[in-house]
Amino acid sequence: MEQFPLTGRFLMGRLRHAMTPEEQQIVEDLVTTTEVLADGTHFARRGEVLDRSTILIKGYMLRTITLDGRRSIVSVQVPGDFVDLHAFALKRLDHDIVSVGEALVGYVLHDDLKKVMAEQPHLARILWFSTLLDAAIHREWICRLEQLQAAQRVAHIFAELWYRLDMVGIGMPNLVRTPLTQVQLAEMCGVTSIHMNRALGQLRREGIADFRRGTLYVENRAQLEKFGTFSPSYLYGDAELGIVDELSS
Amino acid sequence: MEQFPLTGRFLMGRLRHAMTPEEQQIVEDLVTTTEVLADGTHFARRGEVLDRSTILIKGYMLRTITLDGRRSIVSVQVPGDFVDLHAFALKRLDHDIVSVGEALVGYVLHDDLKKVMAEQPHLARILWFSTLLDAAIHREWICRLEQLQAAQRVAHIFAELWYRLDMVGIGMPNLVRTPLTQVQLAEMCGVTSIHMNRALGQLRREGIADFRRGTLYVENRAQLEKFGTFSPSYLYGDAELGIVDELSS
DNA sequence: CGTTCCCTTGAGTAGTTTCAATACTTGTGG
DNA sequence: CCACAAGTATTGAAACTACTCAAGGGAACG
Repeated sequence: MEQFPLTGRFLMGRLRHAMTPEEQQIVEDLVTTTEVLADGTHFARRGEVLDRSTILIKGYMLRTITLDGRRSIVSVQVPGDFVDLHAFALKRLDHDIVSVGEALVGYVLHDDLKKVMAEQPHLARILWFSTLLDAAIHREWICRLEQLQAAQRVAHIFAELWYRLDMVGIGMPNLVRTPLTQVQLAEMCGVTSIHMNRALGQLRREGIADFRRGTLYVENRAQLEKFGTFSPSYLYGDAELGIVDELSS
Repeated sequence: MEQFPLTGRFLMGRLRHAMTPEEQQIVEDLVTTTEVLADGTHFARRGEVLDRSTILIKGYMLRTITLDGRRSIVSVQVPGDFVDLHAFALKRLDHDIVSVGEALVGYVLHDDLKKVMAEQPHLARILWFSTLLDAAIHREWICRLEQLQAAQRVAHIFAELWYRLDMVGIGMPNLVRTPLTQVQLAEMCGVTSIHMNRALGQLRREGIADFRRGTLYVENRAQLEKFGTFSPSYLYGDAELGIVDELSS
């Protein structure tokens, strides 16, 4: 992080070790400018054509889709995530991107990424990998929504968030600090905020998790993960199922 | 399709026009072998490390995730889809892949894809694009599960499937033929098969759609799409929001 | 011509939503 | 420093949506 203050968390805990120091430097140099976004900044909208992508350096962001006037949150991004690298290949986004809480982002020009594609095939594959992580998380969310009920859904989200924060080196023991409100948790879990409130009450009563004004307190992490049927393999962390070294070849 | 019998539907209706004839030939030549899979063939499993990827030439496949013994369907693949190109960058899959009905697939070696990455940056970007389409569809599914109730969810699925079949040139007017059962529709919509049966009954009673033994009959397509709040922009078809030609540069 | 898979229906229960009302927090301006 | 506003969190009751358990009907395949 001292060496790469902007992109040091990119793929940390995952495939970062497969990047050579030169590649890490290339990624760091890709960031042309940085910006601090205030809470709730809507910095990319569905349909917009983009010529740059954004890496999240500090803070949190959400991807949202609005259907028939009602907003859904379809993913959460944590520091180190290349938030809309998708836009490089897709050009046009199918969703909105919003900051929650204050966020620090870095901008990368698509023209520079094109050069990387042409000159750095191995790094290109790593960037590709990073976008597919999002897809894998999406799939797990689909499964979560298809199978679990409200309290388990939010437990799963908590467990996932915590794990992802750990991977990028900013997890804490027994608590997770987030800028999220109950309304936003509800939007992630596909329930009303009133029902989310009751689901959180249930987690509190059962001693699984205590979420108060953005901070989650957990005594027994294993219990939380079990309740939310969380298993981290879909996050492709270094600790999971053995590191696949073929990507480094 | 005469010229490219195996991969002629790859990105058809989407960015295929951005591929040069040479690139189309390269993709066609990537397929080393083909295979016919019987209904229900489980040809890739979560955690498995793969050295090849699969393109779906004919028929349908499902991606599934099993949580706590219960299976969820997290996506459907139609002809032309590069089913597990994900595996090239991810190496290890986070989900299972199963055929529904008889399916014809083609296999592509990862070593050959590596060459493409090194020598064909533009084509590499198109392949990348194709995997991100899946992610975009995943996001729409998340939104669908978060917001809609059973009958609308399945209407959305129907509308999407139909549209995707149209894009690759095998859609038919007023009907969609699929190998799907009510049980599988239920697994895609996160409801029990009994409830799916009632939801289909509702669509039938209301004259929106009639699904009988794998075949969907629809009188008024616009009505189906409206009921399921389906809007195709997330499928990145050529017809949507203007073609983005920058990818061809 | 029976077995198997797929589809259908009913009744009771559990989970979730809606509507309505009340409190707590935080930040702002007077 | 207090008052107020806006956002956030909580609770109750009735209505709706979906699940479970249970049973029966229909189509396809050998």
